[in-house]
Amino acid sequence: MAAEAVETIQREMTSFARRARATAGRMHPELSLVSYTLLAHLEGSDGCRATDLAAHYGLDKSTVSRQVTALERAALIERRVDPDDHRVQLLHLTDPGRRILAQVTESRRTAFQERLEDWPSEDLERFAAYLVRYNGWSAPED
Amino acid sequence: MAAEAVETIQREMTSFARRARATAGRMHPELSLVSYTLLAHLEGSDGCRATDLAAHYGLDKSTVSRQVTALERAALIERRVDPDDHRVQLLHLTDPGRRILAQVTESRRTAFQERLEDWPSEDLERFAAYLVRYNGWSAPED
DNA sequence: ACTCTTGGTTGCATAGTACAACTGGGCGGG
DNA sequence: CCCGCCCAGTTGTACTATGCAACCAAGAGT
Repeated sequence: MAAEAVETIQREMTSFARRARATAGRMHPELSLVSYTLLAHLEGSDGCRATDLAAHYGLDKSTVSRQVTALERAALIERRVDPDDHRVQLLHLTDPGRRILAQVTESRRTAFQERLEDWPSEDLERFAAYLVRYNGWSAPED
Repeated sequence: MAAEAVETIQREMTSFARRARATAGRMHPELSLVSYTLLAHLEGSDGCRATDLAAHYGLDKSTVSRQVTALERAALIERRVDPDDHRVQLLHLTDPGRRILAQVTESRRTAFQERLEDWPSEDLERFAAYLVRYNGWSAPED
């Protein structure tokens, strides 16, 4: 019956969330899950604003502000004042930032690949599709 | 190609982890994700020890100790000294604990059911199977 | 009995977060 | 043109969750 499957999905998602929570801080000496996410977002939309990041990820602007400060101190991003609106800071990846990001992305990719290496590609594609569906299209990059 | 699917799985799992992280604390006024997990574990193995919980979930014993203290203060669990070994505290759900746990479990179940209500049961079962496989049988309750 | 082990608590330190108050730049109506 | 209002971002404060290390107390082995 389907109720059982829902139960399983719930249990497994919870288990995954718990495990992810435990490892989120130590994924990389330089980068927590959140800072990785912010950095990765910048790769896609270079020059976006802190407020955008906050809205996009449902974080408080103060939280983003501090994360951005940390990332800037680590020289992974740069803040440039928007010439059109001096209130705004446009965030840009630096070269070291790009490098670290690529490195972390790669190590994550490897980890996932190892975990999934013996899956038939048909299953991979179906699983991927289910996850996308589960997470919902409404927030494609959330 | 399958690499793309792996990419998608990685992205979606990351997204899910981020979202879960953000809501883990506020899933219920009484119960965070961790305390819910501990409580739920006790339902399965009533009278287990704090150390077991720590080992099982990869948490520090101090963390568990504090969580247990909080759960006891909230009267959701009881600590009884093991008569055979006075160092050990056997943890037991109280009736209110069982009640709250059931309530939270139910509300979570409802949330998942709503999210999955328009999935064909065939898809639910496949998705569930994929998740189980992804999480690995080695740690069925981790 | 003395020591080693083990379950648990407590004192720090840290990360990540929210909320609220504040700062300082823009912008629009009179 | 100026004053009041809005908006981006920062900072102060508090809280939660966590780990590590030091500690305490109770068993176990010699």
